Amino acid sequence: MVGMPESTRERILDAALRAYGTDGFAATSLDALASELGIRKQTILYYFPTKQVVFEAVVDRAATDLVKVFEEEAARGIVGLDQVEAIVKRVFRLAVRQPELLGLIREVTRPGSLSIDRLSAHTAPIFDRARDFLQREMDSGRMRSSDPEMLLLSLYSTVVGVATELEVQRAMGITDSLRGAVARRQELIRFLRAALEPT
Amino acid sequence: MVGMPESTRERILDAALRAYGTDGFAATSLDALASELGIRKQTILYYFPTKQVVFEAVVDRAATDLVKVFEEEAARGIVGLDQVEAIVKRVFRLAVRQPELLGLIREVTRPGSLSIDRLSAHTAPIFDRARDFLQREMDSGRMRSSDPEMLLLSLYSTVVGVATELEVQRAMGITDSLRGAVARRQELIRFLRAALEPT
DNA sequence: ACCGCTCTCTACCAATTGGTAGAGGATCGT
DNA sequence: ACGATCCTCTACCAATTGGTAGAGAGCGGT
Repeated sequence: MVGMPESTRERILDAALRAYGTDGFAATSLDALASELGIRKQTILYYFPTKQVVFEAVVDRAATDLVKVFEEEAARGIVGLDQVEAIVKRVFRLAVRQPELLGLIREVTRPGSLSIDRLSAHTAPIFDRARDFLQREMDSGRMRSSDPEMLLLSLYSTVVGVATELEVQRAMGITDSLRGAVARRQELIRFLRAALEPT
Repeated sequence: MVGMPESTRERILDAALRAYGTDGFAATSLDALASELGIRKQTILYYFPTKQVVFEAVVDRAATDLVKVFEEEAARGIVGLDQVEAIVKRVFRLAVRQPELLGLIREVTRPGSLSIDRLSAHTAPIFDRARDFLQREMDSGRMRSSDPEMLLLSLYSTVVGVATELEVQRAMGITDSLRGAVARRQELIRFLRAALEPT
C-alpha cells in the first residue's frame, strides 16, 4: 500500500484532516483546502456534497483510525498498569506522527461542535471496553479502587492534554522537541502509575 | 458594583467571551455578535478597530480574571496537597459559573491560534509560582518527587480537561448535572492526591 | 444659542464564502 | 467509431464577511 498513488478523494481527506485539525472547521474554507491540493473547490464538491459532509467524512476516518489503534492494543491482552502504559505510548506515538488527528478530536469535542455524535458512535465501544478493563483491574487488586468512569475521564484528560497541549507547554517554557516528547511521556507514565497503583 | 448598568464596551466583551469561548473566533461574526446585543456591528467597530482586537481584549480580560483567582488562592498560603485541592475547587467553580472562560483558554491554546503570546504574558508569572510551589513541596517531602515542570503540565491537562470536556463526558455516558460536577471534582481530587502523595 | 465631544446609527464596499450549472476531456466497453 | 461514465474544470451566484465613510442624535460647557 505504501507509495500507492492516492485517489483524489483520499488526498482531499488528508488535507482536510490537517486543516480542520489545526485551524478548525470554520477557519478552513473549501477554496483554501482546494488550492492547497492544487485543485478547484468544485472538485471537492464533486466528491462531497457539502463542506459539512467533508468534515463528517474526516471525522469518520479519524475515528476509525483511532479505534483501530486501541483495538490492536487491546488484542495483546496485557493487564494492569503495563496496559495503561502501552496505551499511553501509542497515543503519544500518534500525537507525534499525526498531531492533527488529536487536534481534530479536540475540535469535535468542543461544546459548540456538530457531529460529536458521529465520533461518539465510533468511540463508545472502546470507552465501554476501557471502563470494563478498569473495573476488572480494580476487582483483582491490580489497581487502586475508585469510580471507573470518573477515573477514565481523568485518564483521558491527562493523556490527551499532555499529548496535545503544545502551546501550553511552550507557554510554560517546556522545550518542544522529540526528546521533549519522550521525556513528557516518561513523566506522564510515572504520574499515572503513582495515581493508579494500589495502596 | 452588582447591578450597575454595564457600559457598551463591557457588554461587548461579555458577549464576545461567550461567543468566542463556545463557538470559537472564526465561527463568530461581528454581525452575529452585534445582533445578540441588539446593536449594529459598527458600534463594536467604534470601540475596537478590528475583530482581532476584540478577541485580544477578551483574552486580556479573561486572563486577568483567571490570574486573579490564582493569586487570591496563593495569598492564603496553604501548603501541600490541601493547596492543590483548593486550586482544583476554584477552577471547578469557575468552570461551572463561566464555562466559556475555560473554553476561551482552549481556543487560544489551539495550535493554529494567534494571541497565544498575549495569554502567556499574563499567565507566565503564575506558572512560575506554581512550579516553585511544587519544587518547594517536593523538597520538604510533602509531595512525591518528580520533574515539577512536567508535573505541572500533567496537573494542568487533567484539571482543565475534567472541568471542560463536557462533550467527552456525555460521550462516555457520564451525567452532566451540578451533582455530577461535584462528584467529578471529588474523584479528580482523589486521583490527584494519589498521584502526588509522597511514597 | 452654539460648539465640540461621545456615541450609535445608515449606507456602502470589495472580498470571500459555500454552492450550482454545465462544458469538456479522458477512459472504458461495445 | 460511439456512447456512457468518470472526473475536473470554467463561469457564475447570492449571501455573508470585516471594514470605511459619514450623518445625526444627545449632552455638557461656554
